[in-house]
Amino acid sequence: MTAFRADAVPEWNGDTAAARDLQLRLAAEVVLEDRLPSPLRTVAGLDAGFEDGGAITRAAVVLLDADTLLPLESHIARVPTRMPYIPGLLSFRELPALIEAMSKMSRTPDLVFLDGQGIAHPRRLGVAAHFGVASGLPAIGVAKTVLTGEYDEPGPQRGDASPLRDRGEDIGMAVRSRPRCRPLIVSPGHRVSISTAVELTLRCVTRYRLPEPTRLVDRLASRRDERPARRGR
DNA sequence: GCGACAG
DNA sequence: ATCTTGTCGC
Repeated sequence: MTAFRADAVPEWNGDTAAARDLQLRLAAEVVLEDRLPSPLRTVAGLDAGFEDGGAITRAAVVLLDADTLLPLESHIARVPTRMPYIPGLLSFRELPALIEAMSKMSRTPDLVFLDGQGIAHPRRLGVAAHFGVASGLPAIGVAKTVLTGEYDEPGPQRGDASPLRDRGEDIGMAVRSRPRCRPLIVSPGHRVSISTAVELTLRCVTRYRLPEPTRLVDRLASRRDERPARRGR
């Protein structure tokens, strides 16, 4: 199975200053050049949701055929939630569960899509970049809203995009995946360039705003199906 | 000090 | 993210 760098995913001890410091060091290891398998054979979607009022983090992973976009296998992992949501430190909260879900895979994906930012982050280490450096796998962050940076409204056509800039740097792109839909915020996680991240994301979009990998995995991680049935009042 | 703030 | 029904609009 995929091996993860233990030093990149520390136990949460409440030290936010130390967490931010680690982000700065890991961000320096992010590779923004295209270093991914070609041709791409499989892509995965990885995401986390919560149960029991947030006490349990439920992570899910879905592996899809890169050409047909049909799911090949999927897994779910449940782990006790160890830390609260703190803007900018999302990855420290979700990575333990995400790694647990990844450990159940029968094979390693060529590329992983995550729900959230890649380098489009205050310290350039959103959850997709953190996951990428911790796993060594190519990764892309696809977020539904911005965390950091500004962009001009992209054109109305599918594929129209405009750069996301922050402090004079290009950190991602606002991409129109579907007409009349709010743009997706796409940024490199690891081993992929900004342009390729956009290209691959669009390649995975079918008839919905979200690309298939994150759309499918979101249903497994957050949808209310196989969750403890509620009592009717 | 004030406002912003992925999921 | 999650709590939650229906409703308006393409």
